[in-house]
Amino acid sequence: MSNNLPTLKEIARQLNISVSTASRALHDHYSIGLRTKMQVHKLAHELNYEPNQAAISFKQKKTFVIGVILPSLSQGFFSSVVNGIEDVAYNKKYTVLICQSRDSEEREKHLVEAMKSNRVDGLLISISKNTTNYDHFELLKKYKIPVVYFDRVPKMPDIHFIATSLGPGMKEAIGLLVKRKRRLIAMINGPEKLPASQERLEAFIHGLRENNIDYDPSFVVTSDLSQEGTYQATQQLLNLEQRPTAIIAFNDYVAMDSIKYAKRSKVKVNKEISFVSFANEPICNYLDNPPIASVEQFPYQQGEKATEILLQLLERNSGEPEGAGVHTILLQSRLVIHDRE
Amino acid sequence: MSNNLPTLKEIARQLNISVSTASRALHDHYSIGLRTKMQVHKLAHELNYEPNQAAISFKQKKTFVIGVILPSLSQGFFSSVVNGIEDVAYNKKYTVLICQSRDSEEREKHLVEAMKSNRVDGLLISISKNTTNYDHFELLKKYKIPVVYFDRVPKMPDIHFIATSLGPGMKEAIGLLVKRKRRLIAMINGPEKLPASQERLEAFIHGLRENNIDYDPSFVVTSDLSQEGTYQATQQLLNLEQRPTAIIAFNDYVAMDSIKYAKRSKVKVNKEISFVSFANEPICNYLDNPPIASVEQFPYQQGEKATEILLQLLERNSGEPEGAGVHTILLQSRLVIHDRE
DNA sequence: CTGTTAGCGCCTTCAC
DNA sequence: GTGAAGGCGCTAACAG
Repeated sequence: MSNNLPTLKEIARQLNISVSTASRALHDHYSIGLRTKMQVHKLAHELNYEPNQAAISFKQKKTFVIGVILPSLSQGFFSSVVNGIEDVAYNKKYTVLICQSRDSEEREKHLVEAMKSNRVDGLLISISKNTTNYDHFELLKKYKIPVVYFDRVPKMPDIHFIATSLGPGMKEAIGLLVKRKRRLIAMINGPEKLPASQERLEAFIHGLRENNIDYDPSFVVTSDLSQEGTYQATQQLLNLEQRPTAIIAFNDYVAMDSIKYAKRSKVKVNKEISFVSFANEPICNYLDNPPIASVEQFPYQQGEKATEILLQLLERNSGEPEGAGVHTILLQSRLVIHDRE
Repeated sequence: MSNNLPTLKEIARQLNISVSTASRALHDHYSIGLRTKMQVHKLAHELNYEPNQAAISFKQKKTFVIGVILPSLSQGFFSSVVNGIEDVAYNKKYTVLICQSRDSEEREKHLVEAMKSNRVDGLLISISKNTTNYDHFELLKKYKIPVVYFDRVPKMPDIHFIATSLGPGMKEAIGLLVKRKRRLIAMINGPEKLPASQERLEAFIHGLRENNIDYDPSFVVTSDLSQEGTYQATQQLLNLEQRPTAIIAFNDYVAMDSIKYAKRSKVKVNKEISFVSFANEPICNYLDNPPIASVEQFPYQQGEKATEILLQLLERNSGEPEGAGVHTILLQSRLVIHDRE
């Protein structure tokens, strides 16, 4: 068999028709006679004809590729997001190009460049935790490449995004702890500059107030989200004169590290101190002393919805009122209780 | 700013030179005068010129994309593989297109088709655990799309692949158990048709023999690798007249499920029964009673090496002796001991 | 209903 | 050293 893939030209030649007729026939264009249409389809099938995607991208100035930039695939949260993205994108015949920033601002910048140079039609981005400068995102705006941010959203005006509002989950979490008579509630937060941390802090303070608990700043410590950072944060809390009876962790990984440290320090987890966290990673089910509850942030749905918005942006003929409105979706988080006390 | 990206034509126009000169200048072609070369580079930079990748792919019949098909990103093992792949590919300016088969043969077939129709230059594949029919892989051969299989490799002749030979790790594992006076060693294997299962079984029997332990077929049960399947498999072992004192699990996830079940059944994990498993997933470090050891299979290195082989295949001008040789690499697995007994 | 024509951006002979 | 011309595969006016 020849190595050369069949082209429209070849089909046209064999059928003694013109290339454009062949093209139209394959697209079921209304103006093509049933007879010809059938012939073309038949031959195309026999030859295993596949339209050359590269040629189409070139011609249409559209690649049918959406790029995804996220921190890391190894977190269950993000791989769920990817599943949501894939499921929606594949349905619409889009290809998904996934890249990890690995929480490096530099790498993220580089990836944005690469995506741009690869002419992706649009982007889905969850920003790296170390990203403080948004120039590369501004660039995308300038080049009019549509972007929908998800979960970790930069603080920029007029952007499309979907995220989970942590307030409701946090409120439920504190409510649960209070119900279980644990009013000395501390929090291990992420880096202060991270929007996600700021949101947690606000929600935390707000949640405490709603439960008539005074907010004690020394009960909030931060971790850089590394294991070591979380160990130190935990130590800080355990060393407090008045030791907290509950810890709300930035996410399940932080919770796991913190629990590990607490155990090593001979603290009875979930007896002396209860843990609650964010993300609701399935992996927690394997722990002997998992967080008693975790706030679900609906990664799959975020992926789905973000993709839907992006595709909508891509599909709508760009001749519309510029920036008429931005899509901002906030899902309501929800506490998932793990133990059956 | 105009929405239209600058092209070679535009650069040529502004400098009053021809398009081909501009093209050659940017590629530092020897025949172009230093003066012109500089001018072109300068203007290209000013205009933020980026070659249109779609046009290049089209023209060169080469997309600089390598496709990756693997079962699931949510397993730490595979996301490590991806890291290895990315690191090598990016260095050589290739783009990596990742897709998950989610262990569905149908989906895998579909993805192969999609990759083919997207004209990826080559593929890296780890087959789904439910794949029994290899027609779609044969197809790739027919179309001369280079493929390197990794870790989960189909049983086909003349393919390039890299995997980890489980023999050494298994031998060490059994050796460790014997040293700890656990000679009643059972195994929870994966589905029988899975090559990975067959390899484990062989290595298991072989390893037992080397330690002068009789092989008792009732000590080998299989799980479909779901949680429920593993529960049943564990139950089978626990119900045996002569209960094993050690279980070798297909991988860490199976081990975790099995441990969970054992605990529920009031079996003292690592006292009455010790566990050893495969993959050495970091997540196991969070368990209270993790497997005492796990066989490292070097995912990152597999990713790196597979990509290197593939790129080598792509780079070598295809005018060489066909199938002169296939690349087959077997890394030696190694047992990593978790506890410090 | 179908064919002709033109061109997307780039590379690559071939000419000068 | 540089320019002109052709063509990759496909789509989309515009003519019939």
